[in-house]
Amino acid sequence: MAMPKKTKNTKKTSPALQERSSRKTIIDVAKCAGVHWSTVSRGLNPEKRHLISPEMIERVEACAKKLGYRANAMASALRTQRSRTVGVIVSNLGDPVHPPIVRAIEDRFAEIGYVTIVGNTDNHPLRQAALIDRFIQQGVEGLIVATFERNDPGIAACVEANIPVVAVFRDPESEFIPSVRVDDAKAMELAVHHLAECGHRQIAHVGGPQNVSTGYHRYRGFRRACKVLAQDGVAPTAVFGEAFTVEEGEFACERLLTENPNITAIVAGNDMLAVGCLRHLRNKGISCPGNISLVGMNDMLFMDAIAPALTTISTPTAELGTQASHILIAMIKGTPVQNDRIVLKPVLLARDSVATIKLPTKARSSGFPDAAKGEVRIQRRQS
Amino acid sequence: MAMPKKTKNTKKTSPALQERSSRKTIIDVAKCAGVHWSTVSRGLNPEKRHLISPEMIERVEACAKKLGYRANAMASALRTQRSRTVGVIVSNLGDPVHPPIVRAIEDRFAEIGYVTIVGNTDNHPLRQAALIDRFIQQGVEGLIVATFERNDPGIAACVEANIPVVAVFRDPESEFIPSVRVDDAKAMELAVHHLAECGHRQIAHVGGPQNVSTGYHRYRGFRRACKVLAQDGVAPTAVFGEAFTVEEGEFACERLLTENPNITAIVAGNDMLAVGCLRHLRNKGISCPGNISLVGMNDMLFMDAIAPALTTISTPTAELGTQASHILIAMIKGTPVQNDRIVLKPVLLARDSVATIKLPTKARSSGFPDAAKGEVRIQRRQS
DNA sequence: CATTCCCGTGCACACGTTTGTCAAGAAACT
DNA sequence: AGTTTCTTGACAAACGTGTGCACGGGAATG
Repeated sequence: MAMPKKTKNTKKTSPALQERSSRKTIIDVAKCAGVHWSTVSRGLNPEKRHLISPEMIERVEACAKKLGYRANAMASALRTQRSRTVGVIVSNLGDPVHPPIVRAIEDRFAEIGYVTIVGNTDNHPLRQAALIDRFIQQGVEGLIVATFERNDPGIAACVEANIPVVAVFRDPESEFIPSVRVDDAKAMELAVHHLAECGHRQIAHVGGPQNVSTGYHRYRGFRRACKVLAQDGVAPTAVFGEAFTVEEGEFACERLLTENPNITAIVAGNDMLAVGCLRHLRNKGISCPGNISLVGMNDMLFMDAIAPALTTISTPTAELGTQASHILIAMIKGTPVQNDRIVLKPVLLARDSVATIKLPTKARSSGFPDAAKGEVRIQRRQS
Repeated sequence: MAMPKKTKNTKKTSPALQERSSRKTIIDVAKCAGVHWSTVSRGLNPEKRHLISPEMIERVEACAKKLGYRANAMASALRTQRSRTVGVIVSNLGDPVHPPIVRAIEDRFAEIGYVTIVGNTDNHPLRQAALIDRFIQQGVEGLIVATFERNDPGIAACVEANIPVVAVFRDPESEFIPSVRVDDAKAMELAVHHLAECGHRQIAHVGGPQNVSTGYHRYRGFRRACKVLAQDGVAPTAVFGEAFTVEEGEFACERLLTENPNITAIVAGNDMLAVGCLRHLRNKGISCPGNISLVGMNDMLFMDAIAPALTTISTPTAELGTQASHILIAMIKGTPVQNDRIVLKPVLLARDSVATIKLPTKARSSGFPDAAKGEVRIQRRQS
């Protein structure tokens, strides 16, 4: 019998109401200053402060500080219909791609006095829908969503509720909402060209789910790059994981190698899948990059410290969050946004997981476009 | 001149008010169902639903669904003084220790219909104070804080505001608030004993800031363990970083090795510092574990994938978040909490960053306590 | 001195909900 | 039939703040 001991004495009638009674209101401040509370309201509000005489402002502020007055954000929000709150929805905070994005968003909104509420969907459409619903109910002024699938029905719910939304990371390719993403296709092209320049011809893709833009465009970029290089003998192969996880990468890599034992390089859909590939290769005693080269994507934390240091495509995650925040802030303010379809440029970080293959000179011929300035950066380990 | 184009037509008078006018209220539902709005309120509230006839409930719910009614959480919160909101404060979401904690908290509170707001302090006391203030103002029903220093003055602000707080990860050792942490001292003892069993005698500590419980207790645990083993010739040394970062680990390791070139093993204050040590060792061409062994702490993501796979002490981060949530939920409900000082057990994960040193047999003598069951787990890499 | 104007302050209503109270009606009992 | 009990729904008062409007007084002007 887990019977509450002390709570029994609090009367049945709305315990919360008297519990919080210590909190000072605008009326307490007014009483202290000997003025009407509307004067206090104006004196404490920077936008209306000019209506009040300076000495009155000082008196009000002194009383407010003395009483430890804190404005009740709920009451204010109810009155003004502005909650100073934004929502961020990710699939899983435990995935290292997301925290930097959320962090950047929180920073941007903290600067303008907004608080950030977060939610995880684990890629369940129902959880996403429930989350959006809950956040709107909570009164968020805007939403930044990193989980939209292509043509996601959740978007309709948001525009119907007339609430600003911007998609980040994954681009639902909806005409109704802005988006901020990295050029996923371009990223895979960088990877394929890099491998081709290193002499690889049998290149495979370990991709992610195709129902989200990241997985889809990375695969398309991979195919496009392979097609461009087809004359040089580059032949594409692809397998897909059900999710962007280490485990799925491991399984997918196993399937890939049993069906195509002759490939020399893998372009993974992201670093999680790449780490999965690495794990499978290690388990099978296959050397990377000795036998098989590997390229990841996103440059998650510590990808330069794993063995071998992973060659990967850097995604400016913090910048994604910042740009998305800028757009959302503009939407909330009602300012027209100039560019509501932002695509950031990926950069290839050449580290240790790609080996160079010697080719007969005749095969080294044709037109691999020189990597454009800034698109490739060498980060070989010194040792 | 970035002049708004479309917003100009919305009258100057409180644009927000009419913008959101599409949102349905309880009154709309009442009108639709042809009843008084108080009836709607009760019909939609599970706790008061028994006061209303079943067919009336059905009618109300049908209208609510037809109109797409969503309760206004701000109005509800204002009336009931319960915002269904909790705040989580961490130093930096970008630090891989924190996301699993936040994730677990969000999960627990989502289950009971609460939303979670997050904030980062970057270890600035002022930012922490501002954040706590802002969150209280926002009306959070409770706070979970991972940034409290020992005897943190921020605690006073919370108890003064009469708002439930629980400390997680870092324990401020305050009598006023509950805390959930891992046994940091014990963790370091495990590390030292493990190294001693492997034959190490010149063991050093690369610690973190001593003003937070984690850094402090880990250092104390390290010293205690060394003292116990002093008869066997274990001699402690220690240097400290200014923060738990890779860079600080690198600098600290450099200082350590210039002053004490004869040490054979390092116990790092956490994995970040350990990775920093690793980086310095690599830059200096010192082999790990060949020349120097290394133990980290927390078992952050990918610590098993770096080179060498890091022997470290596992911290059950998700469990920390879950336990803290349980306590906070109990406090919010007014249920007495049975155990408000939870200390979880760390486990040593033996991987590849610790080498075994051959000792003259006479030195292998005395009483290294056998590792208690479950405290040490072997995770050697197979290759 | 009378009039106009402006600045600072007070008043009262509204934001959307929850909930104690109460009246009206039905059912049950004496 | 009269009285009590119970059910059901309506009423209105908050919760704490923002803001349009009105009013009063002092300064400026004719």
